[in-house]
Amino acid sequence: MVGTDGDRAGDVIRPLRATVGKRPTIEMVASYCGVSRQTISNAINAPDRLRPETLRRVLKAIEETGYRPSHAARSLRKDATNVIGCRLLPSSYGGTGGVLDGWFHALCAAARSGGYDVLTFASSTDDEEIAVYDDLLRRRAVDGFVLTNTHHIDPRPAWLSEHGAKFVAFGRPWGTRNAPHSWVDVDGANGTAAAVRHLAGLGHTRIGFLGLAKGSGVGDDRYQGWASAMRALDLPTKGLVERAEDGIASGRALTEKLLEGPRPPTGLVCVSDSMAVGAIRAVEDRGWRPGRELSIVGFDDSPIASVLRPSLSSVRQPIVAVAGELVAALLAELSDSNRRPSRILLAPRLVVRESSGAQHDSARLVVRESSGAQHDSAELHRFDEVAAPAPAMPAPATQPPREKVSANA
Amino acid sequence: MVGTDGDRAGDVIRPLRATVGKRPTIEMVASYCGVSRQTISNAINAPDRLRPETLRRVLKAIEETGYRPSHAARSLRKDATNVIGCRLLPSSYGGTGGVLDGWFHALCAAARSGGYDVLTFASSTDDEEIAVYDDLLRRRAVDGFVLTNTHHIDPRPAWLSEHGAKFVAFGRPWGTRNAPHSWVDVDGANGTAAAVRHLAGLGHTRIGFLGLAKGSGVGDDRYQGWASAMRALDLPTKGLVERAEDGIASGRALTEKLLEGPRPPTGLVCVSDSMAVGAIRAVEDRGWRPGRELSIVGFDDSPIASVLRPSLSSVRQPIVAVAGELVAALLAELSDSNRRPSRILLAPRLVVRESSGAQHDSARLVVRESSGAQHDSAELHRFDEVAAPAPAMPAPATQPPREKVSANA
DNA sequence: GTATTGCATATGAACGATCAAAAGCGCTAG
DNA sequence: CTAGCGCTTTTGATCGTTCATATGCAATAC
Repeated sequence: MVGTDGDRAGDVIRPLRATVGKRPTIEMVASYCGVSRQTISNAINAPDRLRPETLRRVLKAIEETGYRPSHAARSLRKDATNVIGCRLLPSSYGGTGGVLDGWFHALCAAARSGGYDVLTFASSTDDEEIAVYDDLLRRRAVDGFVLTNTHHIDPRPAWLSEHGAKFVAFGRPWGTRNAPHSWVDVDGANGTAAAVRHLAGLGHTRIGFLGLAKGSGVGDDRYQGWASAMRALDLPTKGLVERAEDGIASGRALTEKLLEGPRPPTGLVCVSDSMAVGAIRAVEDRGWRPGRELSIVGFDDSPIASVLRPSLSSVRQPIVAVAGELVAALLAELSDSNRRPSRILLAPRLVVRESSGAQHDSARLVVRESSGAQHDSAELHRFDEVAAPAPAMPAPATQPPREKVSANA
Repeated sequence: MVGTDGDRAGDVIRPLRATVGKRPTIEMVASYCGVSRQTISNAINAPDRLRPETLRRVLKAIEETGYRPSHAARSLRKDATNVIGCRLLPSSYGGTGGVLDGWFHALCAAARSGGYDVLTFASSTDDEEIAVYDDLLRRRAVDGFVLTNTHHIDPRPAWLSEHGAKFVAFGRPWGTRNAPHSWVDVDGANGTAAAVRHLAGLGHTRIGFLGLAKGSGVGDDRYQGWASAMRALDLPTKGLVERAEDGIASGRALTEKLLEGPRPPTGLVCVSDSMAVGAIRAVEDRGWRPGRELSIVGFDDSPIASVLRPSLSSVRQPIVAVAGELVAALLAELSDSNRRPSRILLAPRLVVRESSGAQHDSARLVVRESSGAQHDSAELHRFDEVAAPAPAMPAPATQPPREKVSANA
């Protein structure tokens, strides 16, 4: 309190420099404007407890001193860090580079606007990643995690659950049915189905699929979309599917194989842009032109898609919306401990370019929802655990969603 | 101390569950192995103060309880967070995507192995970025920063210096001579010079340059390398330079312009891969083939370089080494407050592919240092501030470095 | 035998915030 | 006039470390 003379509650503002040292603490601000610690704290955390007049004075003092609560002190007391941990994606992700740094950017932005920071780390294997989780949890350096790149036999969700960590995953819990954690994912089946419909709309009837080896989750999902769309359109599927590991080389080889078959496809949906690039190679090897003798659609809309010549039609994931939903889900989980996990599936959007052979005018045909936000429009499906029993296979790719809400751009 | 019976100093190990709650604190570990707080702390921070026997016992207890010091408590007490702040690069960086996520990955790895974590944030403008710096500093959430993407009139270094923040920059302080902070950069002039020598070695005498508008720092540096190498080889430079903003479209237009000139180049060094892609387009527009009628070299070795057809020769930056040096410099600065700033320049490496028209066999010709580490070899120049007076222009691109040390792969 | 030294370990205080509870104070009720 | 209530503000305790200093104890010195 440091009682000075003339303590009229009015405007006892002491000289700033005298009271405030290098970086102000709550105590300094308090004495600076003649109130107690707790009043400053309340002005920040529970403004409604202050008399309007006091609040005004305190906020002014905070403004003038540039005070911000110490991260360490606050974390220590509240046992919450307001920091989210997230593994940086391996640079090779997607094979064709850089699909997801836009996502990461959006993630950081969303976190920050929710009052959180993002702590980033690198790891190459699941075990290494778990070791980092362990470290960060033990040191109480983060409140929760955002998982990326979930895959088939993924030890991470189980480990985190067992250790009582809060987290949300980008990617469905492939293989495990009805996992108890929140996730956000892109409806790959929807994307490949859109690709099929696009090609069929251009007159193709023999539409092939270049996929990943079975059991890859993402690959199976995207395959399902192709298969069900083909079925829905009464198109033949036999002899039109090839699978291998991701990559340009394998895309080329598989396309070769399809084209040498008895009744080769005239359209081709690929599980990734890498595969699609391989397909383009194979077509060019024959002296053909992509979009003419074989129409090709990729997946991911990686940076190369628009740079290639011919440019590559590709299914774009609504990465910004995904990031926003992830942060929203995690923050919800952090604030309300035992709420129902949220499962959110966002629809991707087909970007039509040259490789699918659409006329310039029909490029507007895209998917019908494309009229929305210019940058990152997406349909949103929320899976309500109670209303909809857990699907038999990973996710109800072809079934209509329960709810449909328009996503925030 | 909780004095129990039979307090022989020997092995008074109490049942783990009884003593240790959810996440163990230092106090729990202490009582668990029958010593005081401070002894545990010492075992971690100053092991030499303990009797070997005690140390062993304590370490065992730490191991068994899985104890790790609370990040918040430690930061609060030590007034140091062991966290580095770094802005996530804009996703559009480099125009052709994803050059730098490998760098970021390496940065995180290096930081972690030095006992630090990386806090990531997104920002679109310099002012926005400074606002985040301000926030993080006020909250004492980070110990220092790694700056990226330094550019011509860059308010960030000055702001950070004025506010007494520790930081290192990836990129020279363009425009400001002899800035007082540490930096690490890639010797772009060295890279374009290597590209010139490569093309000259293939027999080219008219080698053009596609650059950025003057004053862009990076662009000027790379231009200087081209110019000085041309001079050194006694090759003509007149009418061989075009400049504009970065991008595929402008690369295409500029190349067009050069090729329509009186004595068009047969080789072309580009300031970026985007420009180079544009150049390829322009060549193809004429029905020519890159690497035949016009040999093209890009800069950055972005993911598209190897995917393009013909594949693009390009200058690769030693991003992993850069990240390592940055972390090393920052940690040094953090531990020894008023040490001389370190300025480190790393040499890039030319990756020869089809677009430069080299024979398959001569692809081994690269740069002579290329025999080093397979992933990320780099020459390292350390500029000793005392010995070498600050260069007149940004950096002594063509002058021989003072010291030369082989970089850690 | 007591003082001196040195080493190993223990104790009190502090870092800067928030939580829980107490205190001041103006008003109304009994 | 005093008690009780409601609202605003203050005080004491606490989070989990590390720093600075104190204590215990054995070996050596005087």
